[in-house]
Amino acid sequence: MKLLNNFNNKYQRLPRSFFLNQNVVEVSRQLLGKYLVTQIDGQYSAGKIIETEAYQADGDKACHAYNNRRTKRTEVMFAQGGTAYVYLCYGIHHLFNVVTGPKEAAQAVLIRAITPTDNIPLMLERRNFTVLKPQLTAGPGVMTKALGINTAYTGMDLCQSDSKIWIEDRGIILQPDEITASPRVGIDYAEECVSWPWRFRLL
DNA sequence: CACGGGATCGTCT
DNA sequence: GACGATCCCGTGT
Repeated sequence: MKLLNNFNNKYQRLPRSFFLNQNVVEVSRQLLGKYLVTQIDGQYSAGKIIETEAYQADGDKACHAYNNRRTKRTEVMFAQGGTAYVYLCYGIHHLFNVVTGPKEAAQAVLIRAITPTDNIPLMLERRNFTVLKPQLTAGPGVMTKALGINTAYTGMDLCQSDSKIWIEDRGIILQPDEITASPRVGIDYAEECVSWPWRFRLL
């Protein structure tokens, strides 16, 4: 337990101010190279964020909370930045987002992929993999499975010092040419928003 | 390797 | 009652 606590303090958890930024596209880009960490059932696992997508209620038809649509599911998107928004997709996959911006500004970043770094054996077990392959954590649904995240964690505050999920800065500085922007995936229905380059990847 | 379809269920119409 | 901010496996080249 002492070791776990030391690990916990080794790096700086992203503070509330990071997530309160009004510009969700900017936060989406800034989250590349940060580390998504879970401590679920007392076991750590983590990876470096390499793919994100931005969504916002204001003018973005691909966003669940488009036009400030409030439902039981989307309500959490109106919480203050730093809150987890996890929902079920296609009846099978649990997708993890971080809410951004101030309270009542519904915006979120979908974390789509990580490079696994900490406790890879546990992640392999959760995915029923025997050997490490890139597909272990490449994709929003499989990434959450590897990290042990599910919809039960929606609404969790990632900035609280004892939360089971958080994002931390391990001091990586990225050059602009290490990041690519492209259209978001799987939102063909979103008309004029389809081609917006709100998907970011770390090369 | 590209493509096609089935899985599976909460959410909103 | 239809449809996803997806994944995986099967088929065919």
